[in-house]
Amino acid sequence: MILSKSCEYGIRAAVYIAYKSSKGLKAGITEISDEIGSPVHFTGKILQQLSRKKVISAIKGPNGGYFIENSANVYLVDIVRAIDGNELFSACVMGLKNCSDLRPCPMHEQIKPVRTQLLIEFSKKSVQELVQDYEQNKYFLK
Amino acid sequence: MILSKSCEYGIRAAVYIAYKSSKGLKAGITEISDEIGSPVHFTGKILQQLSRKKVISAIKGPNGGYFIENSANVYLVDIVRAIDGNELFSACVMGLKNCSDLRPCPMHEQIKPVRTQLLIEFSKKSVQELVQDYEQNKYFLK
DNA sequence: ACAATAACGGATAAAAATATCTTTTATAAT
DNA sequence: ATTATAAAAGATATTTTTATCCGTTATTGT
Repeated sequence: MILSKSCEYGIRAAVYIAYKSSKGLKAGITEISDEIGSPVHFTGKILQQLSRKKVISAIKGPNGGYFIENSANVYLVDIVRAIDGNELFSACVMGLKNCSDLRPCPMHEQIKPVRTQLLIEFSKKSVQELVQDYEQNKYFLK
Repeated sequence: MILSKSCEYGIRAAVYIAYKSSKGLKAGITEISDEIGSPVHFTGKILQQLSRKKVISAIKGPNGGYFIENSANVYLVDIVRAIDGNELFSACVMGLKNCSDLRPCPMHEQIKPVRTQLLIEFSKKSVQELVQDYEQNKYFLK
């Protein structure tokens, strides 16, 4: 798996939250985990992470819940970085300490463009785009 | 991380084993884990996996150890598949059950070429090639 | 003020990955 | 045959990831 399970949940949750936000509504944890097929409390933790990192917004209390102001400005890379960190885009594929552009491992030059491409794709895909496909029933969130 | 720690160890161990084999020698677990900087017994388990899957060969007893007959015919993808399986090259990046070419998730088309490229790179790099760079001190195995 | 709501935070648990230790099995050399 | 060697196999431990539970805090509406 390229992304952790947490990160997968995070992306799917963000899409659903943004979808609700586009309708002027907030989304609650139960509703979200229900919709994306994830464990409720675990999802809560992930949403906390995203909230702290300002990827999504949260409001407590009645009529509270999660929302995303401007999903066009939230890119998948933001979610990936918030949850899985930057290792996916940077760590040596052979796990070597000293691997770098200057002293590359034998897979370095081959993997670098792949990683770059991965970063590019996650960087240019906004949550809003995912919402649009979701609204058109092009896929389910679970 | 793209690969599991087990898989990283597996690749590095294979390189060292093939390196020794190219000198007509076998490599023991202690020597291997020493050379690649991995926990001895854990490395033993990984080598067992690789041995069962015929990626490497093992002989018990005195003068025994691990070796690789023909490292030019062992590709990194063989090691990755033996240890991490095929998920890296196939599983949906959003973790969706029904994601496929026919009913793609919104990242499917973007990630597919990346995955394919990853598969290609691991498929065309043989352990022998890694050994050659290693012999020329282009990198260390830890 | 009070009650209801919903996210937050801390504690705990289960599962998977990583790591260690011990015993068994196969092989080789004496 | 006996002993030494080295991988195989099994048992256990630790760490990380994933998952659950419960009390707290902030907010809303009455």
